This record gives sequence, C-alpha cells and structure tokens, in this order.
Amino acid sequence: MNLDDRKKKILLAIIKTYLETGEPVGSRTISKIEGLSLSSATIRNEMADLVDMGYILQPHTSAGRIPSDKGYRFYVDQLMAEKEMELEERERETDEMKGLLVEKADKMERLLKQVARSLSTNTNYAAMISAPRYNINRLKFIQLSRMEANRIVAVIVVEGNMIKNQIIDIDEPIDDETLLKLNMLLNTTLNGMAIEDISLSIIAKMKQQAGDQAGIIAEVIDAVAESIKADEEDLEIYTSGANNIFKYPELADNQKASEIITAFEEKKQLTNLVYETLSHSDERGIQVYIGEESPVENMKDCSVVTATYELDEGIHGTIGIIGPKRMDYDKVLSTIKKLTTELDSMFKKNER
Amino acid sequence: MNLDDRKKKILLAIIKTYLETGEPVGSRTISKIEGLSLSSATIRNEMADLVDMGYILQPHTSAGRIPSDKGYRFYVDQLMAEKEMELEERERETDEMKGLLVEKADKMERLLKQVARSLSTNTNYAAMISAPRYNINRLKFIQLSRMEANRIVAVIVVEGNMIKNQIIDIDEPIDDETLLKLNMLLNTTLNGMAIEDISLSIIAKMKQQAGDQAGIIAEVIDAVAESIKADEEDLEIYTSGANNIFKYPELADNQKASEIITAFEEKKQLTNLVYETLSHSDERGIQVYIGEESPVENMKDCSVVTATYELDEGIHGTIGIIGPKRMDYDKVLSTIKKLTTELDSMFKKNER
DNA sequence: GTTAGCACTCGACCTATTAGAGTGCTAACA
DNA sequence: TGTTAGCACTCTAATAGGTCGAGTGCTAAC
Repeated sequence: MNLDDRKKKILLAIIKTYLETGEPVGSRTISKIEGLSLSSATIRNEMADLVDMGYILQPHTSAGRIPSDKGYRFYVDQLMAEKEMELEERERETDEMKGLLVEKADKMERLLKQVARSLSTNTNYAAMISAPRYNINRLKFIQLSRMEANRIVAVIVVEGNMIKNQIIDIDEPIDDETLLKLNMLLNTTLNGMAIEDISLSIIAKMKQQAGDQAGIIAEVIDAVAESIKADEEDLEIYTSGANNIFKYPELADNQKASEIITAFEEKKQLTNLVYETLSHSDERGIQVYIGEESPVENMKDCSVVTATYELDEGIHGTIGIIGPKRMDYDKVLSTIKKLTTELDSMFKKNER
Repeated sequence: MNLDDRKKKILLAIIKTYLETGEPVGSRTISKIEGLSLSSATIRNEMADLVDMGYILQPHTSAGRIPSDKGYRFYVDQLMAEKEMELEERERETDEMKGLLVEKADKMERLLKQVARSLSTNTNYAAMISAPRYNINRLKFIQLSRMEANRIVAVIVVEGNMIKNQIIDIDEPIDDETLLKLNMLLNTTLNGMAIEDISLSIIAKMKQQAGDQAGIIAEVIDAVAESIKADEEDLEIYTSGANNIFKYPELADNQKASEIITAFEEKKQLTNLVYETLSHSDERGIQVYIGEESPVENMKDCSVVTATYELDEGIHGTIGIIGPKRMDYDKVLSTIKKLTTELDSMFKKNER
C-alpha cells in the first residue's frame, strides 16, 4: 500500500485540524472541511489505511485519530519543502516581526538572554540558546602583569575577543625586565596559533628560552589550556519559558513536566542538543526533532526545533524551541528562521 | 484564651505528625502517640481551641487537622530556640556530612553550582545560591595593555580578586611610553579606592595629568563604572533541583508548579529574596519564611529557608532552600547551618 | 470505487451508594 | 471542674451503575 495523493491530502487535513484543536479528529470533520468532497465513510476507509501505514494513531477504538511521530514527520517535511519554495519566491516582509526585535545589547550574555526570552514569549514554547562557540580557538594576545609582589595576572585573548584571566602565584618576586621578556616570548611564539596546535615541542622550546622562568611559562600554558577546556566543558546555555510547557496538558502531568524541567536545569542534557545540531545540520541549518527522534532523552514527548546561527567563520551557536509534538511548526519555523537572520545581521554590527 | 503548656505539647505533636505523614492528623492519633496520656475526646476539645486560636486548620468538617502558617511559625521558632541551645552545648559532629562535601573547585562559578546541587540533592528540595556580593568595591589593580594598534584592553581587579575586562578602541595609536605613564597614573591614583569614592574631582585631576590622553582615562573610568554597575544589576544566582517540587503533591499541580518554576527561571524574583535576606538577617543569619511570609510572590505556597554566608568583611551572599510548607525544618536548618560553616572555611582556604 | 445506514464500542460524565475516618456534643464520672 | 465514654452525624474517597454521544467498522446498495 502506498501513499497516494488522496491519502496525502487526508493525512495533512487530519494533522492540521489536530494542530488547531488538539483533539482527536474524526472522519466526519474531515469530510466536511475538505475540498475533495468525500463522504465520511470513504474517509473512514482511508483513515483505516493510514493507521495501518503508521501515519496516525487511534487512542482507543471508538475515538478519532491523532498523528503519530511518523505522521508529524511527513507533515514537517512537506512544510519545510513549501517554505523553501516560498523563500525563493519572495523576500519575506517583516510585519509580525516587531515583538521579535531584540534590544541592542552591549554584553553578549544579556543579548543571549534576551533572544531566549524573545523566542519563548513569541512562540509560547520553551526556548534555549547556546553561546557562540569558537571552533578554532586562535590565540590573539597574551599579557602578564604583576599585580602584587608574588602574584601575576595573565590575560589571554582569543579569536573573537573572548578574554580569560588567570591569577598565577609565583615563588619569587619577578622583576620588570624579566616580565617584559616573558611577554615578548609568549606573544611572538603563540600569537595567531590555534590552541590545538600548541605542541609539547613548542612548549619545551619556550621553556628553554625562558631559562629560570620556565616555571611561569608552564603555568601560563596550563592556564591557557585550562581556561579553554573549561570553556569547552560547560558550554553556556541560556533558557527561557520552560514554564510554558504547563500550557500544554499533554506535557503538564507530573512525570513529564518533571523530566522536561530537569533537562532545562541540568544544562548538560541541552549540550547534547547543541552538538547534535551543529554536526547534523543540513544546508538550511534548521533541524526538527519529533518525539522519539529527540537527542535529549527527557524530551521524548516533545518536538524540538533547532537552528544554527553563525557569527563569523567557524563561530556559531544553536537556538532551539521545545514544545509539544502538536506545536505550530509553521510559526516556529518562520520565527526561528527570522531570528537567525536577525542575529546574523546584529552580530555584524555588534562585533566587539 | 492562651497557649498553655498542654496546648503547646499537643500542637507540636500535631505538627510533627503532619510533617511525617503529610496527612491531616486526627485526635485519636495524638491521644495514642503522646506521653501525656489523654483521651481522644480531651484532645478534640483542645484541638477545637487550637483551631479557634488559628494554629491549625480543618480542611473540612470531618477531617483531621493540619498546621496553619501560624502553627508552622510557632513550630519553627521553637525549633530554632532548641537548635541554639544544642549548638551551645556541643560542637556538632560531622557524621551525616559526607554527601555535603563540596569538591574543591577552582572557579567560583563552578563552586556555587556545586553548592546549589549539593543542597538540593541532600534535602530533596529546591535550592539557590547567590554569588558573593562585594558591598565595598575596592579597586586593587588596573592594567592597560595594547592588544592591537588601535585597541587596548583594560584589566580591572577589585577586592576579592574579581577580574573585569574591557576593550577600548582608540582613535590614534598609542606608544609604549604613554601607556606606561597612563598605567602609573591610574594605579597610583586609584589603587585601594572604593568605587563609590572616585569623585568627579579626582577624575578631572587625572585627566589633567594625562594631557593628550585624557580621552582614554575617561574611557577607563567609564569601563570601571560600567563593569561595577553591570555586576550590581544582575546579581548572579545559581539554582538547582527545581524539579524536586514535583515530589510534593501539594506543590505539583499545574498552577503552582508553573509559578514556582517561573520564579526559578526569572532570577529577578529570587534577587528579591537575596536582598531581603541580606537586610533582615538577624545575628544567626538564618531566616525562615513560611507561606505568605515569603518575599517572593510566586512562592506563597512554599516555605523558604535562607542564610547568609560571609566570604570576608563586607562580602557575602545568600543560600536558600525552597520546599513545601511541611518541609523537614529540622533537617533543613541543620544542613544550611553546616553548609554556611563549611563555605566559610572553604573560602578562607580558597581565597584566590 | 463510493456512499448510506446501522449496530457497536468506549470514554466522559453524572449519580447513587458505601465505608471509614473523624468530629461535636452530651451525659456520666472522678 | 476537668476528663472521658459513647453515639449520632458529617464529609470524603472510592466504587459501581447508567446514560450520552462521538466515532468507528462493516455491510449492502448504488
């Protein structure tokens, strides 16, 4: 049995109706609404087929039908194909966009929080955004300064002007000249290097050149490695609107709500989502995970829509919307599309 | 009518039983359990009085009694008085303490997250902790470094070794000598000053001394002010275990759960709690808010226990536990007490 | 292949009915 | 006068029975 044109139309009708009402939809409803005037009996026959094929489900024998994960998948694929076409046809006007406008923010953190909030309030679903991640961590500048007699502070600037600090305690006081020499050594050797490329041999060579001060070099390198590692480990993720899940009865029971909230609290689970999205995202950069498809265990009852935004070559992050499987995919896809676009242009202006 | 000794005993028995079972407690239960052997009838009479006095409530006519906010308040006050005594008598042994032990953490943020997590998993309630706030922001060290030709990075270290960075774009390249001069000027003038004490006249004087470079001075001062202000505005708060509320049926219905989760998401509400605690905390530093007493609107159905920890003179933060009104106050008070103590000693060791 | 018709199913909702826990009150007791 | 036994009463939670209606599956006719 294959999915002929009529079956497709009926399936889409069922899903759309269900998305609007949130209740199982019966054959009569479809027979009335649809352009292809067919009796409820015929619809019923087709529906039976669709159940067999796994596109829709019957909660119980004498109830209407609801879409299965497979059904949603069909719908979303269809929808995204349409969107593709639309976007080629005309540049979208930005009418419903006002609410989306993100205030100009000076700090990255604040900006990201605002984006998350904007997303969640606009869609009424839960939202998340990951801080941009620098795939290549290239060192730009290193500076050691003496803070107190036995204590220096290392300032490490990497590509994209992310700044890290590390305080280093030293055994013996260090004089200005040596400090200057160390700074020269560090910068001439390391500037422009990717963190991954700092090999042991380079470090050994630097230590040799540093002579007595080899210990400090080691500490600085450690500090560099440490701060980068820390950065990789806990990818910053901002969330907003987790409480929105309570608006959807199918997610609001204790068991499920607790799982979802937990995922939002323990950002580690969301980290998965980010990596998954970054690695699998296709050319469009938008990804839809339905139910069981979700990379986050605790969100198997949700749908998750993610997208990557790009700040600059090799620097990107992920935004995501988490809601019920019967979410308004149309709206969510538009919103997320617009937002990534806006983010891109914003970063261009805001690049510091 | 006043609260005589027998009434007190009965009241405490009711509350303790309710804390254990979570169900309305009847007169028979009390008459059996209690040392002061009285018949259920007598207990009933007393209970009626206690209802009149507002210490306990009757969910419906033929049900047992549950404590009112006023009842809980009585219980907690009693408990805290006892604790006071206990602590004077003997230094508490640290037997149940293992789980509480917080791993040594190098970064403040990670430490705070761990503390929050430790609190929530140990108590099975929700927990929060605010980053330590420096009441007096004293400048310790300022360093300008050239990063690129037209760009310098200002590193600002304040009391407690909190480090802020600010990138400053300048119109014309600056030479090493001038940079050195500026650094000297900044440090000799500002070191050791409290932020609040940097007056306009001081700034004017510095600008005058800086001559051509007055613009940079202004930018640095702005950066200092800015970074301090940003710090004050969004007080960092870390939370953990919000999902624990689902373990308590009286908090787990949609309406209430949503409110509580929202409070945890929008940290602004928790900020209130921190300020409230900091300003009102008595000598012991532990505060208990029961139901309506809570400074956080969305937590009127919870009890909130907070405490201040002190890192150093004038530097403190707040930890808090949020749970149902029938929380195990005894355990919570002990835990929070121990944790603040441990935090204090940890900060002493970890002070860098 | 499509449709009308009809018996059937099953959850949602409403209404007793019952059981049990707990009360309030009265009358007797120390 | 405070305490207690006894008893009728109240109210909830749980169970069972009954009805309604939406929706189905199937058959037979078109």
